Amino acid sequence: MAAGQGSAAVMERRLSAAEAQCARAGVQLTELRRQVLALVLEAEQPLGAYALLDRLKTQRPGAAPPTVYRALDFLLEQGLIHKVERLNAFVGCAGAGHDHHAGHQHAHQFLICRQCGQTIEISDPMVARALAEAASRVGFQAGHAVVEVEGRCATCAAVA
Amino acid sequence: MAAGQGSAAVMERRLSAAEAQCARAGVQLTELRRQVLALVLEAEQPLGAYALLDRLKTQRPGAAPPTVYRALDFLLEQGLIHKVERLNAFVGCAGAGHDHHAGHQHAHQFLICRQCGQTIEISDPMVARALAEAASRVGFQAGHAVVEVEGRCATCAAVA
DNA sequence: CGGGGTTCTGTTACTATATAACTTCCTGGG
DNA sequence: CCCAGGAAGTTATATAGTAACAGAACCCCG
Repeated sequence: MAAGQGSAAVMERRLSAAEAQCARAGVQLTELRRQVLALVLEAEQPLGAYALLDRLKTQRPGAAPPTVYRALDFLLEQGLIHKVERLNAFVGCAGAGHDHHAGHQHAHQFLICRQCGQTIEISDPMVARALAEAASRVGFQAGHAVVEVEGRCATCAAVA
Repeated sequence: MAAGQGSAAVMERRLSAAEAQCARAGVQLTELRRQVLALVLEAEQPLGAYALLDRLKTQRPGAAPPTVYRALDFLLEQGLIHKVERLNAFVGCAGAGHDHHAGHQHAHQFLICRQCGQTIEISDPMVARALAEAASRVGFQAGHAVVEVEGRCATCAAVA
């Protein structure tokens, strides 16, 4: 197995779901985009664009920064991956393929473990609501929100 | 006047408060650090490190990236400024000097206007609470949280 | 079939953001 | 005086992201 968020079979299922989602949206999950998505999904942690590029080069020797950034932009637009701003890195969207959000952004939050680097995605409606209320209280029309909490995950807390 | 968040008199008051806060913490607000803080405070919008560097060079011709980054690191540690991750830019801490948080991080959120670029800092206890609860629900020990909402400020919404 | 878009990818070059590593300077304590 | 530690200077480099144009593949339409 290639390490990562799940077995090869799970990976395949997620890629197929992505394929289906793109088909529905009328956009193409090309080979390149699929490769980059697979690289993001099989990582245990958020990966930076250049880390992805290095890995991509093993399959596609001519790859250059724009190669990977264009694929990432596409995947972000389709809501298949998210960017972790604090880390300048990318992770697979936890909810992708569950079609309660076919394509495009949904409210989500990241919990970033400072010890093991694992990044947990949650989607807490109370956080979203509190933010929307706080914003509207000052007349601000809220769009997409970046919410990233640094701390210690349950596993690392249990060890020490 | 030098443009920015307030008059020269207000600036002086904020710098003095910063000085006092550093003295209490047993750290030095050196001339360099004070200059960088002044540059951040007098800007209307978040400024990137290199924008600050350009301005700093007028006062300190030999300044290089580490010059400004080191000062920024110090100011961040003292809680005198914040970094806006989405913009890779820095703003003065709205509450600094009010000593309900002498030194070090306090929970805050940014509302970033996509139109005028203005960044409003708020400190909503409900948001902080919702986040803390959501984190603890999955056994995560929450530390500092980055919360940045992109959208449209009241002023820009009123115009169009 | 043959333009002529559009979309995707390749390629080169570059800009922007951030840090490493070593040196120098200054200050305060013995 | 000497030295320990913090701050700043200096050089070089690492990391992140984009601009701009060229080529290829595809599809539609006439």
